[in-house]
Amino acid sequence: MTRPTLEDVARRAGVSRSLVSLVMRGASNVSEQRRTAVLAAAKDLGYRPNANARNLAQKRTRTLGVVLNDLHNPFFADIADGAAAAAAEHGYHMLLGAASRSVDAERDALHTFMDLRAEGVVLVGTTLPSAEIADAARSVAIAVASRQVRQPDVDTVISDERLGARLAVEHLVGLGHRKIAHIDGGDGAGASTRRGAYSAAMKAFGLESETKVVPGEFTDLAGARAVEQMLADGELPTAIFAANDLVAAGALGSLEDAGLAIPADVSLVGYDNTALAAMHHLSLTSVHQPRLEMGRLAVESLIERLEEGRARPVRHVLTPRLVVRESSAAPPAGARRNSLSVSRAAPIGRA
Amino acid sequence: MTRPTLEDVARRAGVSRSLVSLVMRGASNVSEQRRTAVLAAAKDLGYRPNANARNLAQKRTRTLGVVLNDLHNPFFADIADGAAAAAAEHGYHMLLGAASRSVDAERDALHTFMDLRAEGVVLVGTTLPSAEIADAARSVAIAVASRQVRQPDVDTVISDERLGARLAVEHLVGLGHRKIAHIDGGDGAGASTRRGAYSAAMKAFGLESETKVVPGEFTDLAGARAVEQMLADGELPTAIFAANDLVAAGALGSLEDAGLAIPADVSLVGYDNTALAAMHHLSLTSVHQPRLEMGRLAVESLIERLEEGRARPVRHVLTPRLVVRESSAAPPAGARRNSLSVSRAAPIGRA
DNA sequence: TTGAAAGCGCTAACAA
DNA sequence: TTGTTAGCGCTTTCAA
Repeated sequence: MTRPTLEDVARRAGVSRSLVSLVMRGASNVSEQRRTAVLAAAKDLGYRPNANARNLAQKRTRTLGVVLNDLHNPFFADIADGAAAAAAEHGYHMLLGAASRSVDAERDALHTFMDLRAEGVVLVGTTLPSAEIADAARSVAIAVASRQVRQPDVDTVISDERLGARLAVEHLVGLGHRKIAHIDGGDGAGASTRRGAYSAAMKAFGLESETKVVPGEFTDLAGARAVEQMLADGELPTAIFAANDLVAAGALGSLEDAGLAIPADVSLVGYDNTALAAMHHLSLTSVHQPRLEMGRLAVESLIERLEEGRARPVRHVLTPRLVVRESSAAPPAGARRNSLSVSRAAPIGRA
Repeated sequence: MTRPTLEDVARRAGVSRSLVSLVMRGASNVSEQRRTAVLAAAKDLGYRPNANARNLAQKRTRTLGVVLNDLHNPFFADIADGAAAAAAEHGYHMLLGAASRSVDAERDALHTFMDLRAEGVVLVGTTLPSAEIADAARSVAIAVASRQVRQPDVDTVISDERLGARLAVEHLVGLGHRKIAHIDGGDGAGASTRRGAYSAAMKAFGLESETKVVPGEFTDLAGARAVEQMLADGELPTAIFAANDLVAAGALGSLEDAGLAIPADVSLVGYDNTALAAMHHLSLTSVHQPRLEMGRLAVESLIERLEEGRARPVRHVLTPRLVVRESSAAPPAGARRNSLSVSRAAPIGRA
């Protein structure tokens, strides 16, 4: 499997190596005759330039690396897609490194890119210590997406989680809800921010006394359990703001199992606007983060650094928006009572 | 951002470049004294070997590329994870290329890996024409996962879709079902195989007359629509085998909306055993494909080619298995009747 | 418009 | 155990 080289092409076309090099790079000052001869020879041999040699000679790779903390997170996948689009537009190659939620794997991927002399690296949802990121940033341009990292040479792109939580609460308050509980994400990434923002928003709407955080984690089971807990305590609110869509889906399941209708009896808002939220049967109102845009901005930040020599770090904070679907509506008429009676008539599904 | 080179390290440590090279590669025949001196110098300078230079000199990259047709497909993500594990075990670097369901992007990624002189490439769920794959296989080792490709130098890893469909039907027949419908995946990848295997299995069980394929596609909406159609036609079976989990989830939603209980009234089996199937509230019986194993085998096939010089292509056909959850059970007592009465009492959820 | 020659940062004989 | 010397396949002056 030894591949043809410039030399092979040159010989076959009867020209010098530099001439072949010029043709391969699309130089204009080459006679039409030679160009076609070279191209023909290259094609015959199935020649493709060796990127290692080229990168070495050019001292430039036009390559960007993207390290994904978790390939299974659809959120990260969208960021990667946005990054890929931007990279392509600017004429950069983009390579991905996947770390199955392992810090070591993340570090490996980062180092692989650095060794390859990628010109920039986007860290998506990284769990690497800030110090290590800062360290890497001394030899390669680095942008972090979807995590707050304050370091001298590191660009960041996040979405405004505080605003996201506020949009959710605001929407529910606007519908007439007062008893709005939050099922949180435990110590999951971003969970504490959302929890804090929920409390702040409740307070801002004068609903401090109605504030209620039910502990959970980022799983559907946690959402289900949290609802069961509230039901057992006889403390069911008229609306639930879940830490993410998966939690919301779990909550929805338990509510329906208990004979409650969504949104007639209880309104539900999720977070992340995943494919799950869009599912016909769930149709969850959810907070959407501009994921593609996040990836795009991360890449564009890197390119700004590389091509315009910006040194000062930039922090992009994107605006989330609420996608209203069928899981939220005005509270039931009897909602003034302390809690809903669970034994009431139980329609299934939604209108 | 100019990075230190071997030369810089050698100078600082007061040794020759080859000595540094030896140390960096962990050679044993180096005095402890020099080794520590070199390591210290390298550390001081933050030296990391340039992989482009190394690859060029070694004529070897120890790198494998994985091209993913779609980053959003959790199925592909698992294959990539399996591939990564195998690559790491064998001492290879693994790089990913994502193609957002675009053939051109797939081709780009493949070419990028070839230019980088990756020693092998795994094509996951690729839509590239076989001829192109065969062509690439003449200069780099290629394995295709999750698609049938018969080409002289291409290894393939697929799972036995015929068996998968048979397992689903067999399970339902074993529970006592006879009226088992299939909601198909339209022209989605693998949909026709599953459809054919369903029909074959029904025939094998002497249920040819009960065979019923309802047209669909790989979306939850299609699943919901298909059920509505059956309901409207008064042709509801006692069991449904859906083309994948998403379709099954859509079907389940419509069934519950119609006041039917799963699995008391209708049993449901999905395909792919995704996170969706595992969700508490859905708890779908589903056909599982050994995804991690598929990735692992694809990589191991490549390594066999590379290190043991195998030339003949190998085709791995893995065995799927049925994961039984709560969406399937024996048919209702009255199932002998031609179809279920939709107006019967309607419990919600499952036991 | 083309070619010769040096060099990118590393490895790999070979010699010492 | 260490250093010298050629490359690896390409790009890039610089001359011609």
